Amino acid sequence: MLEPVNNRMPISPQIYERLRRAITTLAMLPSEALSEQDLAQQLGVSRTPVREALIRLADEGLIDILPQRGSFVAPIRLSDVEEAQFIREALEVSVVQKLAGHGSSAFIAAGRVNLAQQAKAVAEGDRELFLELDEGFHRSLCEEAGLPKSWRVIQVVKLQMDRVRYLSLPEPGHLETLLAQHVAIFEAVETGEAKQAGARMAAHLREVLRTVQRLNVARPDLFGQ
Amino acid sequence: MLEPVNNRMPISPQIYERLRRAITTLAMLPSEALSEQDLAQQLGVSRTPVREALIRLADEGLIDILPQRGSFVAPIRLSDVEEAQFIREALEVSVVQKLAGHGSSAFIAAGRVNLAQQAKAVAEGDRELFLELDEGFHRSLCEEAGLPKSWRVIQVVKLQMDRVRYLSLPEPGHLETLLAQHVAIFEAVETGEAKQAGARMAAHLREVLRTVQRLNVARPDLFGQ
DNA sequence: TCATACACACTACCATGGTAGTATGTCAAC
DNA sequence: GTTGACATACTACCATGGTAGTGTGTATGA
Repeated sequence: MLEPVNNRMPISPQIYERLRRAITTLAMLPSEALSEQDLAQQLGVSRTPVREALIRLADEGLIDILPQRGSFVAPIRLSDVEEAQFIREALEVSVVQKLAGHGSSAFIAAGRVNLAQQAKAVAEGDRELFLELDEGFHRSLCEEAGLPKSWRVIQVVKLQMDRVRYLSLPEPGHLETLLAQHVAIFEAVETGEAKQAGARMAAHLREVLRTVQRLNVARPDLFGQ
Repeated sequence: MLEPVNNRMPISPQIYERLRRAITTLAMLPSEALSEQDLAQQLGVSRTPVREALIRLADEGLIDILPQRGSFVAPIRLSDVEEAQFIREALEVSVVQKLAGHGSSAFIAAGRVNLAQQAKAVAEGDRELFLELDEGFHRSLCEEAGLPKSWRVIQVVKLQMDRVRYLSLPEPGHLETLLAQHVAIFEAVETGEAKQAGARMAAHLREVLRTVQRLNVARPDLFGQ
């Protein structure tokens, strides 16, 4: 299930990355046990780098470490997801408000390319590709605004929403809605309408939250607390 | 300099806590080396928990780990401090806006006590106590708003400002200004004036940033990049 | 005098062994 | 059948040894 690591590069970050991906894509389900020993064997490494990866994941709220008992994939806590949404909204609204009217021409050009690719992905029904472009879209807003740390924060809190989004049910017209919102946000940023940009970003992120809440009804087994 | 740890409790978090405090209080200065080996000896523990603490501190941007070379207290990067301020402002403004008019009576009572203590600390010129009460004031806003994770984020980005604030020059009337701003924010929260509360919080946090910028001029040796 | 090769001391990094603490299953006593 | 004590099999946690990579000083060459 987990392929051996690349020995030419630092091991601990590699393990962190794989586990994070496994958790956010729900390859590892909530409350599943994560033994240092087992993981080390599966990956063909020692327990030390595994342990370090687990600690990082625990800091980010993706796993729960119970001392002398075990480590487990954290349940999806609706309160955590809702607060993640709150944090994202506060930050990203401020980001686009700051960015509005100040995007470089290179940024504008790259944004248009990204949105075109999003449209293509939607047309082809390629959900996974769309989510990837989605992530790139939001990241580029932070980077262009000169706010890399903000993106880091967003990325971490976003993890809580990601693993539900990943499996969220294919609803007709949903991707189209998200794409249209992206386009609207980008337009407001491009023309410098700061307030509009912020309002549209807020509406967009609330749409994402609704996805999660629907899933809470459809798959209560994934949720906890 | 560093006292031995308490063996009855998990060691790694203890070390993290001590190093964090040492860095934010400038007991350890920027660019100072932090050797796993040395720290382990000083603390009377092995290198493993020290290493885990260093990794956490690196994640939070307080130290820089250069593979196979060493770990060093991170310089104060003005760009980091400015972005920390941006993040705090975005979050805390949203927090007080959400909280305004919804504080419980217990919260209001506790807030008044805290502000009275702040006033006493200011009157007595007890800077350290004031900073502690200041932290408690901001934390209580997040907690009462039901946003513990937000406080965690704020706490982490705040670290960047803390170590400069800690040594920042005693300016006549500065603490009085901060206290007055706290009172004004609290009033707006109490009476439910959400917009006012947000605006006052923004002004307050910008005042804090100015402190840092003054210090950049006075003590350029602490800054880097 | 200056440039270059090289030995050495140092680092973070990973592997591995040992320990205290927790849960679980088994068996005896009631 | 129920409850309690106890052995056992896990766990995370810390200690320690070994290794590859990096910087620095030193000797050797021109």
